[in-house]
Amino acid sequence: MRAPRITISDVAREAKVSTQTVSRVLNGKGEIRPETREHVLAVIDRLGYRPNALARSLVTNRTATVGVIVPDIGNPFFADVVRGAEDTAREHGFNVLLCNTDQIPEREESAFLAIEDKWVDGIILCASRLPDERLAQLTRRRQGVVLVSHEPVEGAVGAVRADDEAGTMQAVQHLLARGRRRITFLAGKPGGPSHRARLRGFERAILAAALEPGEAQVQYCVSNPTGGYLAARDVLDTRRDVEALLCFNDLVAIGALRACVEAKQTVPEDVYVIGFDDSILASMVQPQLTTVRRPKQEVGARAMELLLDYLNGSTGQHDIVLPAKLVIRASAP
Amino acid sequence: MRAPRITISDVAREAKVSTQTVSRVLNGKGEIRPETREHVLAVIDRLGYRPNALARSLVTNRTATVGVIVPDIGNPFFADVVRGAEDTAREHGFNVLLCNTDQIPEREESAFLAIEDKWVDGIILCASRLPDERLAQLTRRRQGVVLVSHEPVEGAVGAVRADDEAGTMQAVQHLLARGRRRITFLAGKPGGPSHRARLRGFERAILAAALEPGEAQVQYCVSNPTGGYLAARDVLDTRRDVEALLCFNDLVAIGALRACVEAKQTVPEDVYVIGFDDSILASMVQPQLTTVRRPKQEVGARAMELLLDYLNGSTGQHDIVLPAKLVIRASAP
DNA sequence: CTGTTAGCGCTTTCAT
DNA sequence: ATGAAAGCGCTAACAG
Repeated sequence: MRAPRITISDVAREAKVSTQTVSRVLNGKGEIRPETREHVLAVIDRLGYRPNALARSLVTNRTATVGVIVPDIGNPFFADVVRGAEDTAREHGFNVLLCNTDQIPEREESAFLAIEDKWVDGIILCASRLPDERLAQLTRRRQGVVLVSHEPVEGAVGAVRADDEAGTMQAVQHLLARGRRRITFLAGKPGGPSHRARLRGFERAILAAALEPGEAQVQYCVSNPTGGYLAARDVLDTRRDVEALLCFNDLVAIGALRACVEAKQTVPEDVYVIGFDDSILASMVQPQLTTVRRPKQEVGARAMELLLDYLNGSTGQHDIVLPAKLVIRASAP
Repeated sequence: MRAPRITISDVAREAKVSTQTVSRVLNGKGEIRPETREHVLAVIDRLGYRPNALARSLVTNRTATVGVIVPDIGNPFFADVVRGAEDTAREHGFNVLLCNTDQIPEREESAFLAIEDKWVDGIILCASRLPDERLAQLTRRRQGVVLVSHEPVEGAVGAVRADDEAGTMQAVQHLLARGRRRITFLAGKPGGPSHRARLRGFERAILAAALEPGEAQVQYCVSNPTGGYLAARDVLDTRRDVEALLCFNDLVAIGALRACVEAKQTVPEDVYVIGFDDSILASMVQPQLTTVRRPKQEVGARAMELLLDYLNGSTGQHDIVLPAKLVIRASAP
């Protein structure tokens, strides 16, 4: 069915050398007489030979492939993370095996196992919702795991994430500096590490500012436009004097924007709205979103670098926290 | 470095059977005495054995992995296509190897080769910009290639695309039905197959309507918001009576929207604006975009199905054209 | 029903 | 500097 591919023995026979010599030429290992080398190279070229990575991997135990597990590649944030990771991988001759889990724990586990079976050299696991001890079990058994948007756990090579806590604090401080004290944090769905970090940032900033009780509130919501819309509608309804909506991410913020329009609240005059991520959406909605930028591609790239360093023998755990930065636009000037 | 994994011989020894028997249990091939089967299964479970897919692939010539090559996973359209493809792959026990090419022909080729070296069972190539004859060379040599957003070429299993031509015609007809005859098509960057299809649709619809000469115009532009902005600004500047901007995709449309605001042209009163894709952005901008919806996830899913069918022995070339549909929103009611 | 033998394509010894 | 032999972990083909 498939055209039979040329093997190393075909090349060896044709070049009248042993497969060993061909292998050496291929890998640049051991001394080879230049003429032999040239000759073999010529035959390889003429036959259009390409080594079978599978066979090689079977003996070297290396596949030059990294598994990347994300909740949903359709989410622009993760798409950018994956893009950053794949770029770095490609530069180093590695490939990326991609899995979506929708943050369903069972799917995270099965993706992990499926990917492991293919003998990837490492795994980048994004925004995992697995319980910490389960995660530690996996990373202890399976070397070469890097976490993204998650705190480091025992056994992992390390973790890469944006400084969600500081980013959220910046956003709150900006609101306070503009005199907006009656703030509701539309905090997304609880449970994940980045959720915890942002909540922590919110609370710290509020505490530091010594607000009156009741001025700052937290409301959970589903982390998409509809969730943001519903939550914001509820807030606008029950808390007529709210001055700012701080949102878990840009998607939530966009829903909130819509709720404001409906409730005849002008943004930013009546209500400030702030998002999170600075996704492609943020600068495209009207009014343009003030939002906390996370260095998305860089997160992916750094995670891949961490992994490749590890594969090259570097040791020790690494916890890389990339700065998040408030980008001020029209929705909260 | 890596914990030595358990092999099939470990299981065989422990269960006091041959590796063959274990293999049969694993693959459900051949008759096995139920008790033996149970026993082997128990040992497998106790040892936590997982078969090495690499070794298996080396002999079966199958990897249960499909390569997917896209211009840029950061583009929401391709992210959705990949998501659809990966979902289908997962349902069938397949994995996805992902590559970004930025539509640079050399990168397309090297991705193709790199992926081939890993012995993927097939390749899904999206929106290729390779010349047709080069593409045909690749697909002739390499079985199991499915094209996305491209016409079928010789040697390929088939192609899956949205009906860009009909979609564009719908959009034009909608404009004409609303009495908008002075239309400029911001046609994106020429060269790709979907570009050609949309242009064809535009021309056909215009021809059928027997417009006055000069009423319909075409202007090329870079296919992103900035490109759309610049092109629209130019049009608005030089053609004050333009009644509608038909855009190559939603990104271009968003740029056009901005240009309209700047030029003090109200959308849709003064100028109608129509996008293409119905990406996540379309319903999030103000005014919400009328746009031609392409079934993104379905495109990916159908492409993967085509490939899996082929791998299961189905033959013949397939050209799947999925309907594109105008979604009417505020920017062109 | 189950075991034995061979071999997938490559690299790693160990010779020469 | 090059070759021969062995083996990575698994399954296909043939025995029994």
